[in-house]
Amino acid sequence: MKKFHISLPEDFSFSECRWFLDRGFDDCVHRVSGERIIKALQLDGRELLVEMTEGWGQLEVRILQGQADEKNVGLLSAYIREWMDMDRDLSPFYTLLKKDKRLAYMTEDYKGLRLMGIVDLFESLAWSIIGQQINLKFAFTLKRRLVEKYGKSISHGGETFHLFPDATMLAEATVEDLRPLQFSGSKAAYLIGLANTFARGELSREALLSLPDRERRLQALMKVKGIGVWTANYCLMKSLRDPSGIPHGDTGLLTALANHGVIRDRKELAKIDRFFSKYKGWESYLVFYLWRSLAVKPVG
DNA sequence: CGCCAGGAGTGGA
DNA sequence: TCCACTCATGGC
Repeated sequence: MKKFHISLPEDFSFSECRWFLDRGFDDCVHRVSGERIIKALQLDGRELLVEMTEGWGQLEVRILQGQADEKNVGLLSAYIREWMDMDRDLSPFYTLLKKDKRLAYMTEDYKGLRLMGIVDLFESLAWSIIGQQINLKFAFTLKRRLVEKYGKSISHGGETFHLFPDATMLAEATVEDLRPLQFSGSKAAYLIGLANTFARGELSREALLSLPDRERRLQALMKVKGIGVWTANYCLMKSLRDPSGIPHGDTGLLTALANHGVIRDRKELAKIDRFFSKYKGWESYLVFYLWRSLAVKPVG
């Protein structure tokens, strides 16, 4: 089987989602090319190269490389639905946005934008550690260097598509290995420590999900050196799909809130809490849309 | 050159 | 519990 379709839910815009994946940055774990998204991924131990386009009101998925039986296709379909958060009804969120004159425009300008996730928990944690306290452009540069050095790749049509390295590969690295890639000493140590934590089986998606509530999951994540409140919330929202994650301390979020007149200076934490209290159950989406507002979409 | 960037750990009060 | 300090480096 080389091709299949996923029916699109209401309030789903493939072009908005696709644009977000690119938005002017060089993200090495997928490629946006014209109308297409191409991504290399690993499912059930198999490496696949997948192309996604929109056609006839459906998401069309082509397997460009790799063998996929019926089981893999099922997994792949589930993966994409999860990645693009397709099984969610956004209408309650849009109803909330429309109540705020400062944000109502988002329901039109970003209509159908889904919270694009990072399905793999280790990848989401590693990526957020990479992105701590440095600008995003540089963060993507660091990620590419790491991925090109430690990750597998798939060649297709003269191009190379990378997979994010899994924990066992990074667990072998040393701080001295990463320093030449311009990782700071602490960033390198955090990453390697995280990889070892995963490699030893001390942290996993299943283990986190088995915990009773988000507070316990936050605590479990923050036991790992290098994972603070920002990273823990970010990963709960991007990887575990926690709807109520607010990455406190996020400088981009503060900028967006100031841009929209929600806060005047960046220290009004109580004001931010009050603001988010109106979005119970949709905090993560609100954060995501606020981040979206920071990127300037070119006209046309 | 200075400030900022989708923070976190540490140590002292 | 809460602040100040430190780390570290590219982007602008």
